[in-house]
Amino acid sequence: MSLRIALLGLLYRSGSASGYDLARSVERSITHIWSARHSQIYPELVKMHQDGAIRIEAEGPRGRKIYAITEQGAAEVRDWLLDHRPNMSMRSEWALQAFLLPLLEPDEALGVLERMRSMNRTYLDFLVEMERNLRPTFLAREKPIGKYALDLGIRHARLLDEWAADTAVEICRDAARVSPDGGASGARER
Amino acid sequence: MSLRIALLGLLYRSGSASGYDLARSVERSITHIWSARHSQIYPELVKMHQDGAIRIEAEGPRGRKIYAITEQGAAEVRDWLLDHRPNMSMRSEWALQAFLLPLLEPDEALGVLERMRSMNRTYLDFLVEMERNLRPTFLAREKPIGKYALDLGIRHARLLDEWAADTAVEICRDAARVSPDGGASGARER
DNA sequence: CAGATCATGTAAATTGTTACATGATTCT
DNA sequence: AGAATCATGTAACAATTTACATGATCTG
Repeated sequence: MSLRIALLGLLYRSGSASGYDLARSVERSITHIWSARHSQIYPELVKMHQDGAIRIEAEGPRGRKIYAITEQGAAEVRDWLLDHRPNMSMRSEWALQAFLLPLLEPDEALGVLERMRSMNRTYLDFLVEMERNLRPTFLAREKPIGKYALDLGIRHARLLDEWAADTAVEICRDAARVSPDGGASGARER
Repeated sequence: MSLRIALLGLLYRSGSASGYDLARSVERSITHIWSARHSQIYPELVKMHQDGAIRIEAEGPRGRKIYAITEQGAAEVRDWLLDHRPNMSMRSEWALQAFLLPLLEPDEALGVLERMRSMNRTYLDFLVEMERNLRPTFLAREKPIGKYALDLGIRHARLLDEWAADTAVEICRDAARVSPDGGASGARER
């Protein structure tokens, strides 16, 4: 359902797009929220077309189809936004690693945290760059779709960095408490 | 893969558990990170047993099996933690609603934000309660699995609330700019 | 003894990933 | 001409959800 809504939302904004365009759009604008490969997008478009949520506006060479959202499709997005209570679970590998962190020795856990921070910094840079690219769009009459989500994503990435830093400190403190010979040296043995 | 790791992690901590126990454990401790129904857990346990990641420690009435993690299974969790680079995408309905928010009229968007905040407060209470229940465990010799992830979850929920509040303010400001007759009244028409 | 909870599974459908497959157009 | 990119699809597999199905045990 959510992929369908995401695609409808993108079509709502852009007016019309081909499957390829949408795949690119997903990659450029919502991959951090809801990613999908073209192999999932093309069949989904066929289904949405059958359901009347989108229509074929034009056809180009070698089966290229330009889709546009229908009234019904637009209503569907709106209704979903207004009525659907999103579920809170995040299903994130990141959080799962955070969860299992205490199974590792302190020095190993610190290594994992450092990798997380490094990956996250790259990710944050990507989001900030995306924000820079987004701004010109707002000057046009287009709906600034994605603006608030991007803000949320950036805040989230900054939070992850803070959390990783604080957690590293806490792990060091705990390790020092167990082997109080100064620092986490007890952990460095293995 | 991740469900497998999650289950192995829970078994790593608790020593041994039945499928039912694990389903309860998932519900009580990692449902906010990686949820799974019993219909997914039971077959996964069978597969892990075939692979030698877990063994059957005891059998009770009506097919009840108590599983324990094997050396191999423990190594698998550790290796995953040490080597696996988690992917950053969140695939969250929440963020998708944030993304599509600009498609709504300002007053509708404010309604959605308010619902988000209300749901999130309930969720935050749930996490804080979970943290309270977790604390006694730490007094025992058990690994404080989930401790850091819970901290992360709570920080995340607080961030969502802040974001929703700030976004509501921004939406009001933007609406006022379009119809500058004092406040977001232009949005209240529909 | 009725209702809650314990306890375990299977089946069908949906969703998502990876790999396979093909060919056109554009740029250098 | 060769490489990059445009462009669209299918197939096989894996993960997840929802629904179906059954029966034991415990509590009031």
